[in-house]
Amino acid sequence: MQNELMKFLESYAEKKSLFLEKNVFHPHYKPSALIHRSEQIEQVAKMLAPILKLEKPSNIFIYGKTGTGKTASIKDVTDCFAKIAESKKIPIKTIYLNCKLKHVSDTEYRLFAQLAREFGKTMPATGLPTDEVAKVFFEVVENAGQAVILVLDEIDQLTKKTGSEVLYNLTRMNEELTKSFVCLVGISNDLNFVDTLDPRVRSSLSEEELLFPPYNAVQIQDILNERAKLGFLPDAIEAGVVPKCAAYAAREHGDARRALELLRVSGEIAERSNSTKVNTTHVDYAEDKIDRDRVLEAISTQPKQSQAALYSIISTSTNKEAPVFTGTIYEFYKTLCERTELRPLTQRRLSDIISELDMLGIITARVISKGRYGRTREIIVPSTLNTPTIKKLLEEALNL
DNA sequence: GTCAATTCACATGAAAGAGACCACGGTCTAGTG
DNA sequence: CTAGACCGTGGTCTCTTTCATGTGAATTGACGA
Repeated sequence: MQNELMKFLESYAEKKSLFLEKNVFHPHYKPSALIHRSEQIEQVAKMLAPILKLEKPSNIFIYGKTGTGKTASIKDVTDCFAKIAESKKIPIKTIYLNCKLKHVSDTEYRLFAQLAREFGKTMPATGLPTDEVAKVFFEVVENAGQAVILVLDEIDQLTKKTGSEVLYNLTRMNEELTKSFVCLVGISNDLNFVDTLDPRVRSSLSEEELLFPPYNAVQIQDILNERAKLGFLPDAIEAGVVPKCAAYAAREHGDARRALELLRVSGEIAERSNSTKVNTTHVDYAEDKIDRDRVLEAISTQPKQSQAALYSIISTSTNKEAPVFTGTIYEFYKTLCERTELRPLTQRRLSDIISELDMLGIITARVISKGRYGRTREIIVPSTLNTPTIKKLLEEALNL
């Protein structure tokens, strides 16, 4: 055994990597030119163009599914503007914020605090009243006397947590600013997001709208080929690989990010299995592996209570495919808490946790009515889930 | 047999609490000259 | 006299609890044929 491992490692060390540059597959890697997005980039640039004359452009709202190049395109545009602004000495400042980042910008307070920090103010993580922080930000913008492009990525996450008041405050800002102005660029994955907004906010936030359509399989292939050229050694991938990755990704709403991940993992698997080329079976393995890893990752990063809940679900639903119900799970969960000295939560909370687990896609839960016998959630553990592994993982996490 | 009322077992919402953070201003304390 | 330690108050933020209300269809039971 030891010997075999040694041999493997030796040959591994000798063998040349299939990769040339792995970074090009990273989701944040920025290629020199975005393909199949020039039209959108041009539109955004035109919409923002007035800012170069220090006139306030319309606020822009951009939406499209994940992995359709929204963020990359915007960054591309703002980079260009930054360059021009620098060379022509136009006072433009671009701020990019992802509203989903925990503990950075996922609440109104944190958003304003973070924005103020962008202007070099030191802001405490908590402790000040929210309107105070907002005021600090207003003042600092006003005094800076600059045109500000404020890009809020995943803006739907922000309003989902805090309500649309934040956006209302932001859109109203310009009325109070005299020496500066702020141009908002909102980016959302949720196509219906605008409809859920307060009408006041909606009209001012989406003065201009832009839809990023999903890539089709051919476009994804182009993107993959482009990156593969940079990332893999020449001839490292077989002919069918790229189309297959593209097909997988296109099937799932044209997510380029996912296609790239698939290609990278395929490469890693090929490398690990000591083959000299990436072939289509590697892609199949990769697809499978990504799914499983994602689930395991999601589970292990869950808080203890959610893990306990999931453990209860898996333990209760021993006979495969047979649904379990909230009540049963709660009973099991209570005894589990006794064993693990975990403070038992109320059923109300457990119910929420279960639906969170459903959102994560780990389990399938839907509300059904059993007529006379009440209404409950029917929970099914998907057969694709690797229950033994997960159970072991959870037992470890919960010290069972 | 038909149909509305009933009933179950939770789901779902809203509000409020607990406890961990943190800033700020006032008071106390010990070290300094 | 002053810097720093130490409070108390008031703020945010997350996770929960409490209380209240909602809900969909199997079941029941009254009613009529």
